[in-house]
Amino acid sequence: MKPTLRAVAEAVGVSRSTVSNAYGRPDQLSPQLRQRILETARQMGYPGPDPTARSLRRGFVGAIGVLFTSRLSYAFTDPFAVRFLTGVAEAAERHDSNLLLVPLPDDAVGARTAVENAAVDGFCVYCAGDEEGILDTIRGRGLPFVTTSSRPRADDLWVGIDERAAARSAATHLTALGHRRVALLGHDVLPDAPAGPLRVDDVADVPHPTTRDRLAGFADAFAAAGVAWSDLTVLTATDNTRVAGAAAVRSLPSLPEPPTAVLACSDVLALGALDVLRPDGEPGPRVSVTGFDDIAEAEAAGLTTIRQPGEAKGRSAATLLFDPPVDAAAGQILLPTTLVVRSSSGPAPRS
Amino acid sequence: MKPTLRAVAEAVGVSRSTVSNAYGRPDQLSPQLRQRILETARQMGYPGPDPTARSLRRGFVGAIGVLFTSRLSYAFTDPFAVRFLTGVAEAAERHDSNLLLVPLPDDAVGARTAVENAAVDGFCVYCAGDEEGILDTIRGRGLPFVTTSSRPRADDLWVGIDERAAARSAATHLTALGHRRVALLGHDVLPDAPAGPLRVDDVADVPHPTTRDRLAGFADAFAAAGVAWSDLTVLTATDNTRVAGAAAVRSLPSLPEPPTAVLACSDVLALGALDVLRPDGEPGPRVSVTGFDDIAEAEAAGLTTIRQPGEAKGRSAATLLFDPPVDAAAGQILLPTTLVVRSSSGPAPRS
DNA sequence: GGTAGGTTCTGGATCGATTCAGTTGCTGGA
DNA sequence: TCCAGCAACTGAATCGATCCAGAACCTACC
Repeated sequence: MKPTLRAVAEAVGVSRSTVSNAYGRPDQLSPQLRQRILETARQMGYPGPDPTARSLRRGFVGAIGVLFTSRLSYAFTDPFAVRFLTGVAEAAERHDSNLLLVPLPDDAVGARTAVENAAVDGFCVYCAGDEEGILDTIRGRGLPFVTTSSRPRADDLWVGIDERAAARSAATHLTALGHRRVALLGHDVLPDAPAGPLRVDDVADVPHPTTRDRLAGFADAFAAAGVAWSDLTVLTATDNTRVAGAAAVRSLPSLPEPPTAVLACSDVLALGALDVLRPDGEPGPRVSVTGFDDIAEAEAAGLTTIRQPGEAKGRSAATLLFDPPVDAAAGQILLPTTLVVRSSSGPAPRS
Repeated sequence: MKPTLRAVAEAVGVSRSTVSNAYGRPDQLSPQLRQRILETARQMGYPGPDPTARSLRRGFVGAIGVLFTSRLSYAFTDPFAVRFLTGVAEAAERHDSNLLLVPLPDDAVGARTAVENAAVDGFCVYCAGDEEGILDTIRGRGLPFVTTSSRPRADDLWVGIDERAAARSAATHLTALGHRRVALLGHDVLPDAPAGPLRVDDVADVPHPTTRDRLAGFADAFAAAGVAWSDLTVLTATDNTRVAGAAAVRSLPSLPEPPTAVLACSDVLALGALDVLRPDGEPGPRVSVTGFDDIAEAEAAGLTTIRQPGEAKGRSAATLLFDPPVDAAAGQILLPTTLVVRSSSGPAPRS
């Protein structure tokens, strides 16, 4: 066993307080004694104060947690999530804080205990499925947190975009191009729905908050353009991944009246759709596809999409956590979005 | 303040042990009493046992640390690092463990304290600059660790590839294509060297272990092909990023005798080189460029490179940490690499 | 009825540090 | 000479749990 602070104190012949001070408060003892303590500690193989014990006594940990829904390893498959994480990491570094990545199991009680057991000073919540349940658990612990998803309470710290308006602008782009038969592609659209084509006329019940907001934004645009919901197809992908996106649109072309465009809720889904619907990648009037996020791959693929600032989102979130503003209004940061038009969208073919 | 376990015990009128058991060892008390305890706890707003206190007493934390050199946010800019992390995350999840990302400051003492202060049960060391110093600090804490870099001790847990042989195969590919004047591109090649062209005849002093091994592998190939070191140019990038790679090769074309090929130590550097040397992306006999890692972007860019299994590397590393093999030999895992030839490399132009 | 065995719960020690209100000893000024 | 003031150090309480040996009680079997 490694020696403890107590052992060092006894070896040197001073009190434990003094050894503790030698590490944490150099001004509280004479330089000579400090040197002597540090030297004996080294000789004894004392690795310095135990981080866990120190955290317990001090009352803070020196790490913030980042919560991801679904499996943690999935988090890294979405480049946008990685960008968010980069921003969080950047801010955490500046505050000499570590980052604890907490994977949330799919079941509610598992998620709850994961949040309860994380040794952190606060949380950045990235897109949690059971948003409210998670946030309540965090509130229960009395820890500060920042949420990125929609529908924050007035007193919550929040950073995000106007999901609905942004989604609307993407859909409006397509209706302006003449598209009337459109497929909407999201993941986690309906909890128990089988993957594949699926017609719905109500988006209020979509469990995934972000997907719900974006679908609502799409709906706004189509309503404004006079397109009936019944002309739209809602596709649900099993995951927010490229292959799931591809799988979800596979059956589209064989429909009696195939849609002329696909509005995806994320770039990875959109890229998957492109893989299937435009395997050659050539621009032109074939099926139009739009995404959401503007990840790096989107540009190379010529994907029309909604750009949102990923790193800034993460950075702002962590910064809010570290330096909570006194003014409640400053605790909610709305970031801008832009419609980026590229070659994956074009005029609808004449019918 | 949130109530503690003690407060709950007093409220219910039982001992602290019993409340503790209600959470951690349900079989140690009657279901009825357990229910009563849990219920009162809920009413009082007790969030469950404090993770820090629990860790202290139990002697383990439930998280493993991943150590990155240079700034943590850089870690995410390298897709290969992200893949490694994905693998680690996957294994960590399976063992119900969280992931603590620990950014290591550039200075030795900062790095040391970062390692000393991390509350974890073990470390995965991803490509640390001052490898030995870091590992010694970890050994000082008596924590288990897995290293991925070269030169492990015989009793260290290790997972990696044969860096030198892999690098050699990339270089041999180029010499076989007739290239004789070649630029080698790595980051962190010489600590205080200015970025830009730079001729060296000795790679043993390169500080970054991976870069050193790969350069050595390149050297092997050129020696075998009868190419003099003096015909090679060593370029050093300021970072392992695409832009740094681009910047490093910027001056190449204007050299009196420009190299016909660039051998990069990583894909991101190679892609940066391609951005400058082949901005149009067309294949052909122009400057050949090869990379290392085979990240996703490499395929799209047609980059010839060495493929190494990123997720598997991370997964194996974490698995070694969680289930250390009894047999010391099984603690060192050598993963395979492959040369993947694409359009970025071609025959050297006739001189 | 006595005792062996089992369940259910308790008390106190312990994990490894930090904190803060002192105590001690020394210097310097009136 | 006396005391204020300061620097250097100490002791005990504390952070919030878990662990383990044992106490109390009940059951059951010979």
